Amino acid sequence: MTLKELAKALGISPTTVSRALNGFPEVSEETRKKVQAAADAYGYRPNMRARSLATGRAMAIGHVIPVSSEHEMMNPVFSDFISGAGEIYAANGYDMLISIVPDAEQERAYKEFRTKGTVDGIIVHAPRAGDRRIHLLNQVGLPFIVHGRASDADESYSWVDMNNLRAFQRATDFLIDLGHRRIALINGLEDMDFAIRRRAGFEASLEHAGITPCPDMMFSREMTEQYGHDTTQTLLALPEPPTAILASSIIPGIGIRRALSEAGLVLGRDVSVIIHDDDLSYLPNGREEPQFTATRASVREAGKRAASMLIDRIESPSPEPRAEMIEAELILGASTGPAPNLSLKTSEIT
Amino acid sequence: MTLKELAKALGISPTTVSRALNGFPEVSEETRKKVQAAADAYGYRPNMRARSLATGRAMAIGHVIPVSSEHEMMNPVFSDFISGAGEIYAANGYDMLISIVPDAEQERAYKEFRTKGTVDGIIVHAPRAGDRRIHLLNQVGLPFIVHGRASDADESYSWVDMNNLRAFQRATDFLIDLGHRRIALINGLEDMDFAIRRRAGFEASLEHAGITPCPDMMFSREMTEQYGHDTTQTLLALPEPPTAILASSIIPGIGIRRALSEAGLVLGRDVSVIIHDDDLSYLPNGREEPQFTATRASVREAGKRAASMLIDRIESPSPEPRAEMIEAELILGASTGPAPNLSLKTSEIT
DNA sequence: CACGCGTTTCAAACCGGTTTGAGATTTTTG
DNA sequence: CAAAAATCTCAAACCGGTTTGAAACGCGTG
Repeated sequence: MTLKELAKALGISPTTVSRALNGFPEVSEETRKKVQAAADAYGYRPNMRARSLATGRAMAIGHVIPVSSEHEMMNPVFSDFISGAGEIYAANGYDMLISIVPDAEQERAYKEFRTKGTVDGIIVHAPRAGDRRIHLLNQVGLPFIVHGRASDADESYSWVDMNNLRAFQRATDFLIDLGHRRIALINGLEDMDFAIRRRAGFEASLEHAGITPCPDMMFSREMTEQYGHDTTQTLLALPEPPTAILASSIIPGIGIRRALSEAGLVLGRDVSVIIHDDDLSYLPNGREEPQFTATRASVREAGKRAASMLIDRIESPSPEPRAEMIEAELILGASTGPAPNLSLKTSEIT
Repeated sequence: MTLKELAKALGISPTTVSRALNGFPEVSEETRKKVQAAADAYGYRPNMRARSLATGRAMAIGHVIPVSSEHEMMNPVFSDFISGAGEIYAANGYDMLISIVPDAEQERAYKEFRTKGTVDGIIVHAPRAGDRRIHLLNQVGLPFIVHGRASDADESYSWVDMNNLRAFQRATDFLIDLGHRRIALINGLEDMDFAIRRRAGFEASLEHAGITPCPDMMFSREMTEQYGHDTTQTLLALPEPPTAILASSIIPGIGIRRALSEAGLVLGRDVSVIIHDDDLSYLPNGREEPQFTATRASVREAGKRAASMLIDRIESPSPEPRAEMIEAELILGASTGPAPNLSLKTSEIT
């Protein structure tokens, strides 16, 4: 059923049908009702291809997932982010287009997005330090929102980010307050912007407390369970092992827990652990009784915010970029406690 | 830059330009070269909206992710599946459209896909027992592939599935061969087709060995870490706790491991565990030294197969459906060993 | 009754490609 | 060398909507 057929069936012109269905004021209430009823009866749906060709709007938003040749791991955070974003898109009539683009072809991919006209805007995932994509997209002239930031990009752009620096600074402060002095950082890949900021927060807190960050206790790799496990083994073998560990995600956190229990150590007593919790739906840290003490910020919520912001920019374009910072909350779980030597003192007192 | 502008710049007709770029035989090699060079120089890309309006092909494939109101968890398997599928799409010039559709709106969503013309085919995720969607899509007449099967659908359709029954039967056989008699099953939600088949395989193996499946040792819930942990605690508190556990995914497997270590039990000695490993990129079970003994089948590979199959059906339609079964391999890890009483005997011998 | 005004409807152009059917040109053949 | 066949190119129609500019209509007013 096309619009023209519908018009013929009703005995009126396609113009009037189009206007009636799209709520234009110059059509009488009476005919609008008639047209709407007929459209419902025939189950008429406008063909999006034709409509978007005519209007110039694709009613779709693109997500570009960069995949580097060496680390072809899927970002574990991705599925929850798009589930949040997808909810907003659905509510506003947008489709979601996902492109998995090898690093080498990023440039081509973005330019094509523009000329192919398949999307009205783009969400940029996993920005790196000094990401070229932001420059590229500003040139291309397609509205976009970055999930995260690109540390040393001097151009302006819109973004939604979690306050990585602050979250890791607070977590480190908290461990220091508990008496910990030797604290290890199990971070993500440090060419990723978020990892750089997390490390900066960690170091800032240590330095503020007069502790010199020790390079032997800072790690930067793809965030797997194995990585958390093996790194913890390495740490425990040090002459002076750390009394606390800060981990960039719950996934290495699980590996840390495994290594500790293999070594016969008790999590939260012998070694304290704080993780960053993205509140992934398939790996919940626990609502009532969190397993790990954590800095928590829902990545699904970030998806929602980014999506709303992008739709906003598409529907009412404005030159000045917008930004939104999400603060993580510190959640107390069973994985932290006073530093071992202090706890000794406490037990002497009681 | 539109095709018409390009044609004008070259001084030839749009027809010829279109044919030259699309490799039609009725244009001379000489003009083709000239046109191609000019297109490259100007960076011309055909507008997909216009093209697909004219050709009737959207060059896009839709993935419908059902999200039920109660369990709004994102399927952890999803991101790896689409990463596999996305690779195939990119290689064949297709885009990937993702719709997150609440259970209640499935019907509307599929019908709209047809009339809106945004996709050429659909991949159906997470089929339930007797899923209505298959009937619906057969009616709608859009090519589709199901990832999994719908147990009691009497209609024919194309699918790609892992041999869930066989995998779980083999895993159970293996445990029985090791001397285990009391084996627990920590399964996914049993309105999902895959969980039904896994349970069937489990029960078939037990019955074949003359063991009556015990309902107290079979669980069916959303596959979280917490679920694995809590269920294991429950199992250990039984008067006769199981000596082996079969788990539907690595995620509850991690929870099982945690509960065992909390109880002071050694994985693979006191209690044996076999998981099903979807080979998720962000939760690898380990290639050289698998943590868990597992039935392994890459869900990314399933994504690739489903995508190729769908593109095939779109480009050369045929009435008879196709199907592809993926066999899981049994991987030996450190999480299994002889049943405790047997191992006692063995130690007496040595 | 002629006129002006606001309301409602419509034919035609347009979005940017593909495709048909015919015309122009070149090559082959009798 | 003329006729037939093969090769190349093009104008125009089409895909299914939206949008422009004009026409038709109803109504109150001078």
